[in-house]
Parts: sequence; structure tokens; C-alpha cells
Amino acid sequence: MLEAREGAIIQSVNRLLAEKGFESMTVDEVAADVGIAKASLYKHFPSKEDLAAAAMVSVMRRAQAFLDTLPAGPSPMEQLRAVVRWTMGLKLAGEMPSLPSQNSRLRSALMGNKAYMDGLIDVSDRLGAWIEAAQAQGALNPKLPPIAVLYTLYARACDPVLEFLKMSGLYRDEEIIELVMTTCFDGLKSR
Amino acid sequence: MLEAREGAIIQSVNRLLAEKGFESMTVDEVAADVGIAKASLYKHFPSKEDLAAAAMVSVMRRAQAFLDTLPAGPSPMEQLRAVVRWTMGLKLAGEMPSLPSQNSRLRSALMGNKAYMDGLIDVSDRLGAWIEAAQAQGALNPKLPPIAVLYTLYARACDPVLEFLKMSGLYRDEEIIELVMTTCFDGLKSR
DNA sequence: GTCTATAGGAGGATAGAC
DNA sequence: GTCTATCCTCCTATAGAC
Repeated sequence: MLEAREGAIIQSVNRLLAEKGFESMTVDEVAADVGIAKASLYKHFPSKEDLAAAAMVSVMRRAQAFLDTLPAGPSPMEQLRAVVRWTMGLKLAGEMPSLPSQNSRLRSALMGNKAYMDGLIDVSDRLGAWIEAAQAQGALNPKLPPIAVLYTLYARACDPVLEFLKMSGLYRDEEIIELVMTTCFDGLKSR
Repeated sequence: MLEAREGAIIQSVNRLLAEKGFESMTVDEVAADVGIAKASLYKHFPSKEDLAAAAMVSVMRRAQAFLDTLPAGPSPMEQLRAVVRWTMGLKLAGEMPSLPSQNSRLRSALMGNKAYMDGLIDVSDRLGAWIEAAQAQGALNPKLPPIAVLYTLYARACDPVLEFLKMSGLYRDEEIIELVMTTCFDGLKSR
């Protein structure tokens, strides 16, 4: 019962964060969207930052669940590609919260959230292992530092190219994903 | 005299926008940074949105000036690469204002600013011509729609990978630029 | 055009009854 | 735990004197 309510809250926060961003999202909006009073919201989450952190924890759990479904096959490169596809699909579906990297209050809340940090480290470790394996196989450019590759993959979750192409109205979501998959893995140059 | 003052204002706005983003930047900060009263600021620019727009116009003019310096040589691909390098250098130097794409008041202010829109169209046209030329030469992947390439280039101006790599403290600015140049043009895959 | 002072309002957070 | 009502801080914008 309490969990269901908090789930509904997180779902609203997730959608509003994806739609308007952290600073433009107001707690009043969240309360209205959930259909409860603002004061009730604050009984569940002590601050706006904690609301955002809860949304990030939720997304991180979904990511972990998705990673679990990927077969531990012989191709780490395919696994990385699958993760990027999934991430961009989430963003295009309006379910990827977008947080400002500058806001320090928010950063503190995230850093202090054990569930979030544990999830982030777990996901990063798993991706990191695949990155190194793919480089060892020669599928991924071995000259790139693994951390640069990791950040480049994470950045697909907040890539403005996705929303710009969507706004243009020229392509379907699947086409947009394939375009950005190409620029991400193959680059802009001809092969 | 008036122009010099407004130049100083724009410079402060530019830096603060790059540092804190639009929502976190306050007009009080701008006034304090310039060293004048807030009311004086509003004599020059009628709103916070207009301040941001003026900063964007300034950056757009710098971009146009940079494009002018590029030799109209036989290699449009080299010209595109030079532009991306320049853009990332500006961002790493903390001189690239970062604006939220969701804020509609701000969008309106930008769309209604003739100087900004003219600059944007001019830059887009020039880049677009180089993109098509590079594709005709076979240097740039001809299967990518030019608009997708254009957005991918523009996105380097707000790429979080740059700041993440900078925060890691592992690389110098020039190294970061070369890494992202590689992922942008060559992709993650081995060649 | 610069200042001091303040209006006006949005939004995060809380008090206190039920 | 939910509500109504309210507090209070911060921030954009303006009034009005010089």
C-alpha cells in the first residue's frame, strides 16, 4: 500500500523530470500529478532532491534488471550495443530523468544515496568488464581509455541529438535509434 | 562606452551560464560580477532571457568569425573537424553557455531574437554545405542524413563527456579534445 | 544610466488538525 | 499519512530619487 503509493510518486517524478528537467519541475506539479497534497508528498520524501534521487534509483534498478537479461555470450560488443539501444529507447519514451550536472545540492543527495551509488557502481563495473573484453577482442578501439568509452555510453542517456531528431518529425523512434547507434559506434566518417 | 559596458555584461553572463546553467544563474550574481546594480542591468537588457540570448548571439558571432578564418580548401571534412575542435575548446575553457532546451520562455526569447536566428541559420547553412560536400567526396558517411550529422556536431557543444573527463583529472584539455574527436568521427569500434 | 529600496510572486518546506 | 493553510526564502522585475 505504502509501496504502491511511493511507486506512483516515483513514476510521476520520472516522467516530469524527463519532460521538464529538475529545475523546471515543481513539487506542486508532482503532488498534483500523483493526486495527493504536497504535505503528504513530504511525508514520503524529505526534499525535492530526494524525489529526484528516488527516480534515479528506480532507473538504475531497471538498468540492472535489463543487464541481467542479456545472455553472457561471446560478444561483449553486442552486449554494449544492446545497452545503448535500451538506454536511448527509454529516453525517447520519455522515461529517462534528466538532471543538471551542475547543481551541487542535487549532487550531494545522489552521492549520499547508498542505493543509487551501489547501483551506479554495479552497472559501471559490468559495463567496464564488457568494454575491456571487447577491446581485448579487437571489436572496440583499444586505444580509447575504458573510462572514456564508459562516459560516451552513459552520455547516450542525455543526448540532445535524440530529441532534436524527434522534434524534426522526420524519423520514427526506431530510425532515430539506428542513426545514433551508427554515429556512436561507427562514427561520422565513411568506413 | 555603452558598448563596452554591455560587452562586460555579456562576458559575465557567458561565464556564469557556462558555470552554473541558466536556471541556477541569478541576475543578482550577474550584477555583482559586472560590478553594477541590478536595476542598471535591467536598463540594458529587459529580462533574464534576453541576457541569455545576448550571450548566445555573442557566441554565434564568434563562431561565424571562426568559420571565416577557415581556408576554403579542398577538404570540407577538415573544416568540419576544425569547427568541432574549436567548439570543444570553447566549452572546456568555460566559455560555452549551456541553456536548457526545455524552458519555453527562453526558447521564445531565442526564436524572437533576429540576430541569434540569423547567426544560427548562417552557421547551419555553411556547415550543411560542408557536410554535403564531404559526403559527396566519400569522406563522411553518405548514408547519414545531413541533418543528423549537423545535430551531432552541434551536440559537441553540450557534451557531458567533456566535463566528466575533465573532472576525472586524468587528462589535459587537448587530450580530452582528441579523445572525443576520435569517438565522434571514428566511432567506438575498431577500424 | 546609476543607485537604493521594494514590490510581487513563485516555490520549497512545515504546522497542526483529523 | 492525508489534508488545508501558511511560512519564508529567494529571485525577477520595477519605482523613483539623483
